Amino acid sequence: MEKNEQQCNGPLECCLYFTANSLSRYINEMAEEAFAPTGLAPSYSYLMILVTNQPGLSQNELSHRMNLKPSTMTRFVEKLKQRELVYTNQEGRTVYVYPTEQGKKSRPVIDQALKRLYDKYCDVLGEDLAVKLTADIHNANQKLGK
Amino acid sequence: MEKNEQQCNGPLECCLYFTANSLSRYINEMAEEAFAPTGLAPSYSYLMILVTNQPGLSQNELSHRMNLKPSTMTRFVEKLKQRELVYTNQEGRTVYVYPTEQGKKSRPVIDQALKRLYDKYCDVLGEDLAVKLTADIHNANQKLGK
DNA sequence: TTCTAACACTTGTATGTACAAATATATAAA
DNA sequence: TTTATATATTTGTACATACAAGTGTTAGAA
Repeated sequence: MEKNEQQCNGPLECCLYFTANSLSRYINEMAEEAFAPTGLAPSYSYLMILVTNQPGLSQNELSHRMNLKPSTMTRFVEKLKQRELVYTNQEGRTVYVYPTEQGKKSRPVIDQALKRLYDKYCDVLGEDLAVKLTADIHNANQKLGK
Repeated sequence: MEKNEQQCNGPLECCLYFTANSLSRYINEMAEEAFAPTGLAPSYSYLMILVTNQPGLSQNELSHRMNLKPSTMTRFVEKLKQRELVYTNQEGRTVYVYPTEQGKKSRPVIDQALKRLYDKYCDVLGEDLAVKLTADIHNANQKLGK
């Protein structure tokens, strides 16, 4: 078998693009269920985790940490402000984001949802495999983020 | 350390939902570049691969193979019909999908794009790691698809 | 000090994907 | 045969995310 040649059964299953997107769809479905009680879409919950763990990060910093584009972060913060879970403080051209009291109070519910999601996918994949897969993907992400 | 407890540095990096979505965003970015010369978004190209490899699959079957919802498949097929890359044949309630001549001719360009994408992510991740990661994710997908 | 370029963010718009409800067909039970 | 249920698809709508272009701010070069 020549080097640099793809070997695989199906034409799709051997492509990282396809498998990664498929995984993303499966896990999103699970996450939406697990996070339903929070009243927030999963991504917004993740943003709340960052904001409550470390109040005062800039939108720019937040978008880097979540690997989202700045314009997307604007929209996310907008929505969380509407729900009065965060407030912002603009200094010069930079916008800093802080949790409101209500935002801080939302953390236990979010942490519960996080745990439910974790349990759910560990149930299907097995905990060891799930933890290892997550670490492997995280490792790949770090390389992809240069 | 208690069993069933998440151990990780960041609050996000240890969650499969977050890492999988982040990977998806990185790889989508790459794929859009790689597939630009095809004039099709990457997902549509994948559908073309299925349709040309095995003409006459039903939309239902196609949506299962790609892990997409039937309504999404309707939209995909619609778009490929507009571009005259596929045609359909409805028998009873089932819609079967076939490549047009033009659709068949598009395959080489798509295959080249596939190769470009593969080379690109192997470049960043290393081929061995990339192949292994893809296989691991595929394995997880099979479990998640029950 | 003025001009220019870089930066942080916002806004309008587009796309991929999903859900819910609707339609049309097929199968099975009464 | 009539009715009920299951199946395959479509359609309207919604949402997450991105891109391109715009606005305002800072900093460095002239």
